[in-house]
Amino acid sequence: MTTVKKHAEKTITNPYDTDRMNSIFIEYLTEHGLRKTTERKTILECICNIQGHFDVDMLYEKLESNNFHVSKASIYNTIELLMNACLVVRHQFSTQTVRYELKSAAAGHHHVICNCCGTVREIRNERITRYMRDLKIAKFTQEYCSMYIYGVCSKCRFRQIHNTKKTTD
Amino acid sequence: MTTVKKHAEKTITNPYDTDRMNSIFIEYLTEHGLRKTTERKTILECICNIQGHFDVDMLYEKLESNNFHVSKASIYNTIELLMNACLVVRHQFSTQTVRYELKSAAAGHHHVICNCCGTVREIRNERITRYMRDLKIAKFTQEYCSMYIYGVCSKCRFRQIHNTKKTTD
DNA sequence: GTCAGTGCAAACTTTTTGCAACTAC
DNA sequence: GTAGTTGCAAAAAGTTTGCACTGAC
Repeated sequence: MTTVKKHAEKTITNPYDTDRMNSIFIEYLTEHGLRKTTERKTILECICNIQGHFDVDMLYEKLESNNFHVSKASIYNTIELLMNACLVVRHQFSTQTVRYELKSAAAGHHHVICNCCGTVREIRNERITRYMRDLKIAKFTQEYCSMYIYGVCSKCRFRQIHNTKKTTD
Repeated sequence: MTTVKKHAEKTITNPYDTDRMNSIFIEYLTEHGLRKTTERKTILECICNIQGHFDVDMLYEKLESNNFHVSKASIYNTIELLMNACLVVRHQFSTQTVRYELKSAAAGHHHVICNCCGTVREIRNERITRYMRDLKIAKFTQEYCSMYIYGVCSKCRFRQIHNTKKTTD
């Protein structure tokens, strides 16, 4: 583990650690007098297994394919709770796609989005992650911070140059 | 002008400079063989006058109140063009509202969003702005970069402490 | 005069809401 | 047993699409 930083307090070795996520969620539910239903537990487990970005539909399909039926309404409800519990964060990369991610997984990277083809890439930059995390903002308690870099990927750029004019999509 | 940085190439003194925006847009339209319609010109002018975030509905209302009728479809179409022309950027602070902003206005600040009340505040941080702008990303041409800091504002925090439990909204 | 662009309404997608049935406590 | 949750379907909200008409070139 040569990459582990000394000052990285709260270091979570595996960002998709289901047990750890579960216990945080259970704690949150207990604290707020909410019920620990099978649906809630199963949805969180499913999220941990996806290991990456997900949307409501993807989650619904995955759960169906695991023979666990749950309504979309419950998925929305559970994600809302998970966001309140600071376990999940929301991303919106383009108009019609809201995607979510485990906060512990999102904390280490930033997003590079191509305006042409919409591809989302993740980049790591320790310096900026640390700087942003330690940023003090007046009258505000930071919980999570997210950076999006928009531009044109090399593939689209190549296409642009060879068409001499920019492709609209 | 003591704050003007030497290496700030392309410094735009007034981010809402209608004439400048207009000429960039005209240039973009000409370059791409698109028509310079009254609607397009008026929508951009309206955006420059709003001076801050706006959404499609807000733009529609503002134009109506100026006795200029334009359909929502045309507003969407024009915003799309303005984004392609790198004049406007898109933000999504919460689920249901996509908001836009003039790129020149957005370039200088970042967004602080309260997860409780949804309030969006702007902060300036020269260091991070410059660092991000100069960041080199492999196989990618950066056009714009945007940072969102999520957390709890002091008002909501106060409320939380005095209710002992977190309010869901 | 031609065809890109607009207005309007319908279609589509995503998210929210209301209510009866269910189940964690 | 009670009240918080869920499922289902309908509603709402935001965005896109299709087509006839208009106006920029």
